[in-house]
Amino acid sequence: MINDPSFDLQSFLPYLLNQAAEGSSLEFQRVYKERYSMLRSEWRVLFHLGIYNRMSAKEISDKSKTHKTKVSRAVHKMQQKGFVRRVPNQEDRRKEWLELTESGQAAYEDLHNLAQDYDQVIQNMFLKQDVATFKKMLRVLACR
Amino acid sequence: MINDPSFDLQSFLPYLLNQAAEGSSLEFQRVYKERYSMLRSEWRVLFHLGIYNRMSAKEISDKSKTHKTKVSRAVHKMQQKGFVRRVPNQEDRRKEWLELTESGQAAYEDLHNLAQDYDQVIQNMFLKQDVATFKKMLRVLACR
DNA sequence: ATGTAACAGTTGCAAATGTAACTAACAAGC
DNA sequence: GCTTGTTAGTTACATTTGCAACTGTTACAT
Repeated sequence: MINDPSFDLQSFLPYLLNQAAEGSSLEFQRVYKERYSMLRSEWRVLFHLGIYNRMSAKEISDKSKTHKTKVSRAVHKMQQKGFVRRVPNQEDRRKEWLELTESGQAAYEDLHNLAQDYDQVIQNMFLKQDVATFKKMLRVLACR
Repeated sequence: MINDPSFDLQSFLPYLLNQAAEGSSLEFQRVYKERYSMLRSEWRVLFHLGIYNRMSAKEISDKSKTHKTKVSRAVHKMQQKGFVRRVPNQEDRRKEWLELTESGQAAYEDLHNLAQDYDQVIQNMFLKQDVATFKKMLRVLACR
């Protein structure tokens, strides 16, 4: 098994996927880190609330497959920074509604535009039909 | 921008890639964690040494795009566990050669087989030609 | 040869994370 | 009513990480 050429680490999908995920998010990560000093988990909260517009922590946790403690801490930080506001839920007082504040909305819109541009840059590196297949496969792997 | 349907988080490639990477490595991660109590960084060291068969920490760090401190600590742990051995490098005493011990080889071969099987399971979920394109695209993205 | 810069690798410390235990609110059975 | 179980969310603690500063070694210009 010396200098085994039959198994290339670069062909092992979980590894390759991780490398690609790291590579592709590096640039965008730098933006939200330097511009708003957000972590990845905080960025996720921002985008979920920006898109879906009022969620409980549990809903964000489920949708993003992030552990609830990670979401809890991210929400707390985002609240401190003035990006997120908590709204009591009358129907079930365990569930707390989360919303973006105005500056949260502003940050979301800013990063949202950047994300779209960035996504376009990535997609333009490939053929349109390949991108479609690519995304389909990623979605299958994501729900596993 | 209320309830914005024009931008789906599930279509944003860096996010989608991360979800897919998490999803696809979860199962395999559980194996090396439970069977050898290795972290991801330790697993990477094991596989690099298993495949390339004598590397310096710097080489592992470059090839896997992992920060040198992460590699350093992973190597230290693997040495403690008896999987990795350090060999002095006479030509340049800054660079230390790293090798797998016998039990390191055994662990590598075990996990190597599992990885191949696991990879096959994933690939069988898709068409052969799609997998080829998929990997090609991932490699492009992995190198930013 | 000597000073300076570059490099490989480690360590200290602060921040981030995972796990489990916890609080508080609901829900169902009796 | 009460008891038991479940759920949403937080907190405490140990582990892991990222960053910067550090040691020791080589390279290279003068």
